[in-house]
Amino acid sequence: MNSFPVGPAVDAAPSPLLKNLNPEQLAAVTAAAEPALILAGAGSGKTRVLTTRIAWLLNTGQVSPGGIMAVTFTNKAAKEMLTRLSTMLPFNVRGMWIGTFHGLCNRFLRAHWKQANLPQAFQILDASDTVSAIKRVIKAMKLDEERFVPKQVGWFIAGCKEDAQRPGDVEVRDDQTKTLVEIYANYEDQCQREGVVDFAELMLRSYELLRDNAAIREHYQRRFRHLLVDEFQDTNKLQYAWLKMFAPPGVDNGQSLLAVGDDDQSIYAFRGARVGNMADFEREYRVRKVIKLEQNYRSFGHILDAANELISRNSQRLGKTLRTDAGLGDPIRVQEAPSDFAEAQWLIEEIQGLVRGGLDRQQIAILYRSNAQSRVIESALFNSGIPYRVYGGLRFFERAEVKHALAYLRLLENPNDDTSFLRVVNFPTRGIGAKTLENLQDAAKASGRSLYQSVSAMSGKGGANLLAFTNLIDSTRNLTQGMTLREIIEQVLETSGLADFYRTDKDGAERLENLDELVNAAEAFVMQEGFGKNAVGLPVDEVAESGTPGAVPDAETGEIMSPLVAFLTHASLEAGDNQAQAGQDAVQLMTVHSAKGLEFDAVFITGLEEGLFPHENAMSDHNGLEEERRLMYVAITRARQKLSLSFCQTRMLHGQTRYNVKSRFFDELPEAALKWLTPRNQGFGSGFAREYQQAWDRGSGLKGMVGAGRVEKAAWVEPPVPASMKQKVSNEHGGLRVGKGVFHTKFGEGVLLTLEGVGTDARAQVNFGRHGTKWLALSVAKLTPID
DNA sequence: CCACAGGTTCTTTTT
DNA sequence: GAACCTGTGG
Repeated sequence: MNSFPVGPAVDAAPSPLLKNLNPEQLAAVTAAAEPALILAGAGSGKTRVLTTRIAWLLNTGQVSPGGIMAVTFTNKAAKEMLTRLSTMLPFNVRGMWIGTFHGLCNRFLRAHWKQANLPQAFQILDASDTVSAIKRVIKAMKLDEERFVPKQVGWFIAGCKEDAQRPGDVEVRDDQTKTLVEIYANYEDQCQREGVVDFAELMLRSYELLRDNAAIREHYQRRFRHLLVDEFQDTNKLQYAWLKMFAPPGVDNGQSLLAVGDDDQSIYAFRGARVGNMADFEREYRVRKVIKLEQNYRSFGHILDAANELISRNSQRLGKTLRTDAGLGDPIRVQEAPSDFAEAQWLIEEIQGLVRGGLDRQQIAILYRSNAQSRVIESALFNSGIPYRVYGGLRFFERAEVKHALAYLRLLENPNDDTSFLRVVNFPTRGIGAKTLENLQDAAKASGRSLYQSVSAMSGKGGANLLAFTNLIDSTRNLTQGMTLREIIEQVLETSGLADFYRTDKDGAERLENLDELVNAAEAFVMQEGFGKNAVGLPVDEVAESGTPGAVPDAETGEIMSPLVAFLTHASLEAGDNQAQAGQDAVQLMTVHSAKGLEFDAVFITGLEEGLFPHENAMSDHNGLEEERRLMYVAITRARQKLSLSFCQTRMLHGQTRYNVKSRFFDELPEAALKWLTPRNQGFGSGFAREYQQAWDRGSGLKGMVGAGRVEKAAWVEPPVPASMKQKVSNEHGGLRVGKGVFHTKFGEGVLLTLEGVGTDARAQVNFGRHGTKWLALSVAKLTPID
């Protein structure tokens, strides 16, 4: 059964589209209309395969645009796909459903809001909105926030939703869980009352509607002939179940679900991603053959060798080895630095060298495991005047002043949105204090109504102030009737007092600029989306798409939904870029996680120390370590030409100095691909890192290593020990020194952290990296100093 | 209501 | 080290 005209089946006819594809890519692009699994290694041309396949399907008349659904995880990936497609195809790409999981859910729910039991203008809570909503529930239940940490409760709720469990479905084993489920239930009621949904709810609500409504489900199954899923290894249980609703397994109805993924790049298990979905998919859909894309078009040989060797240590793999036709290229440079400070200094020198050599700064990436590591590097870059760009800070729509403005805008559309109400009811201050709000919340709870609806019941001074606030909202709503989006926002900024507040605030200038930027963003949004669309960029004809059971056109008139609702949705779903100077030629700084999917000519992976990378919190179990290794694999495979790895003996973390051992990953890389810039084991964890550094700068230090290859035995000239450190130097025991490396027959290499006691009571604290930090009795433990 | 001091915590993160 | 929360005093 097919509601779209479909052309005759076409063989892989010669077509300019298919030129220059390798045999595996060609097989993937022209795979038959049946379930298929593509194992696409890093840099194997995955996006190209996906887009080419869509174009090929359309060009050969196998499907019409409306029959295509392509799902990604990030807005960026979705945009990339759309951009590439629009250059490949002679027609508008709008009829296809291409977007993120959440974006498509939103599109779906906007069309079926009635059946999904949502208000038409439902709003989407972002991560921080969700936490504050949960916090309110916990407060209202008078629970201990120590025991029920809002953020953790949020993880619990999201976890339940991702398992498609409503409060009634959760198995309660203990009191803690019982209360958590109660919070979950109350949170759900609260969201429903306020007409808001969180990210997980977008998925779950769509899933349930498809599951429970056969007419809708069958409609979409008939409609979508070809479904393509990117980054399949990152799907969670619910997302996979959601996909099955659109294209059920084991049903021979001519639908094709094509999953593309790389189990080796699965780095989001910690937030519910199930790599196992790939194996499940293969089994449940009876995939006849798995196509492996192993030809890498990105990196040189040494880099790929390192990646292959490293990942081969993982036990749970579908199995895949990258290969390249490019030569070996430069070896991977390895630098040991005395301190994080020195590491940053080294990065500066390297980057200056690369830039002198003609490399664009934006082709250089500095990667780290955790955000906290960026600070030292940033300050070094700043001091040396190298432009840089940090990814992953606060993003545009997450800035406080922007969220305030958005809260006012949301209240215009939906005054029952208590989250927004509370955010701005007293900002700027209107004499509405905690006590007043407490009373209001009690009244709201007692009557089961929203805060806004409960204002009229309030008396006294607080009540008067509250009434002034709701009057402000109401009058602004009236005032902005018929205005353009731009005018509405400008009006709100003025009447709310936000603009005035930041105008008088002594450091409000920047915030004011961001509010201006919000107006611009809205303007750009309207221009880009055009007015032929309603909320969330859904073409109007699509809402009213004939044959979609129960699809509800906007209001009774079929009018275009307000651009404001569309813009608010856009703001939640796409937190926006976090940088103003995006176009500038700047060095790129980011965590390894956010580097996934990107590539650079030169990559620096920094902070390769036990406890940091692999991270200590991930090392407790086997799966955690394997995920860290995949993370390292992702990091390595970002590099096209030059890759450098670095680690430090000491690092400031959480305000205190840590002595580090180099990451175990160094032992898992092929020696032949590495070039050590510093001699190995030259003295670990020196507590005098900075003094050494300064001594080095004065001319002592390591001699004769410049320009050499790997230095096995270099002359280490002991720099003079500064007087200020004399005290610590006496901190010795039988050749052992605090801050120096030691060797233990069982635990291996470590760094001596502390020496205590005398004689038989003498004890030593040693950081053995992967074996942890241990206290040892020196009368028993055989510790030998490493020179 | 607000400004400030102290205590606490601290992976990774898109939507 | 810094961000975030809570409690105190004006």
